[in-house]
Amino acid sequence: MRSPTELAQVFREKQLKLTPQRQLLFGLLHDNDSHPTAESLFEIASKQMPGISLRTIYQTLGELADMGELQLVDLGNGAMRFDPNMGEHQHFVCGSCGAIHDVDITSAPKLRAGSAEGFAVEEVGVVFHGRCDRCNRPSHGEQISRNTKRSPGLQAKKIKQVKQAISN
Amino acid sequence: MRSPTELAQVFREKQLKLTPQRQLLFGLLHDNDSHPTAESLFEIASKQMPGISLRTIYQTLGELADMGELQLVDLGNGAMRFDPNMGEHQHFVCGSCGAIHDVDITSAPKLRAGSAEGFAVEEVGVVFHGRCDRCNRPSHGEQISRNTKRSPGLQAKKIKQVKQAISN
DNA sequence: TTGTTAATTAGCATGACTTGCTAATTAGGG
DNA sequence: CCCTAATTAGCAAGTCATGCTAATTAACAA
Repeated sequence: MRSPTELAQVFREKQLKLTPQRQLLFGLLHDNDSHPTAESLFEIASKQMPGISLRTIYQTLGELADMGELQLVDLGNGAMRFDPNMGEHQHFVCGSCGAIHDVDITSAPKLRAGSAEGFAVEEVGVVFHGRCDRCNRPSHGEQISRNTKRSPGLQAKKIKQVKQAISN
Repeated sequence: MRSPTELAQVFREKQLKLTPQRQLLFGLLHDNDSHPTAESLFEIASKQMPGISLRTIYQTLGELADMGELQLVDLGNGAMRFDPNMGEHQHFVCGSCGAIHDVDITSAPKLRAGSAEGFAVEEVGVVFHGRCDRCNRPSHGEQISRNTKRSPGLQAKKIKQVKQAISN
């Protein structure tokens, strides 16, 4: 995502109004590598601008995504994540603290010959699961700070499957 | 997933009742590589057993997943997919017809040194996007048979992002 | 400054997907 | 064949996100 100043320029050019709400979000998203949800942005924004509506957050995020300034990341953890990092990168999900980190890979995975005859691959998404450096340090117990309010269900079962894979 | 006969055995051992509903689902899932949703299984099951409830479908799928007979696959397309193929494999999503195919990769993607110092990777998920062989054949136009009823929203925007990546 | 028009807000309804709850039914061992 | 635990159906509820309306506000241009 471009800087708030550049975005202001872009919005002006597109005849979109530079409202305080939008500017606030530009600031909150700029250089933000925490992969926030709409809800978490709403909470933070509300502190600086009480009364701002969740609807406006969704609207602005949607606009930025349409403009190619934001990447939408759905890791199946309940809510959509917003990633201002538009460079090519992949994601690492910590099974302990739930944090999502941007990572790079040495080379794109390739299909094994014969497993997809005639398939044209155009995009590859990779998600790593494991433990991030912080959670990997000794003294650090299992935290399981799930940052989703979703009730346990298929999502939880899937996470359980991942955890089983992790503990192998 | 094991065969219906083997599953029957397992259920008996676990003192779980072998109801017609469960047996029907065993059959529908056995060797099923279509990555069905709960809803689509419900529709098929309803034809053979009118009156069966969607709740029962979810329940039985959940039980099978807990027993390690099913893999849950969330590709961010709205609904959870159920995959009886428990072998290690990855997925290919056709951007044209929406089909999901099982594929293999030659080697697991590796983190680039420095991009995740101290991270312990334990599981890697890879999703390919592109066009499957059928849609890739000449004569075959854009189909966009989205098999989700979800209203256009973030999900749709994400798909749009993928399609843009595909058309580069 | 004023006018135009877009943007925001509030509030509620909807929609998709999944789970929770409860009462009624059923399977299968004795 | 009966009994009891397990299963099922059916509906309500919960989460995330969007649609819609009407009223208000505020940005920008003239």
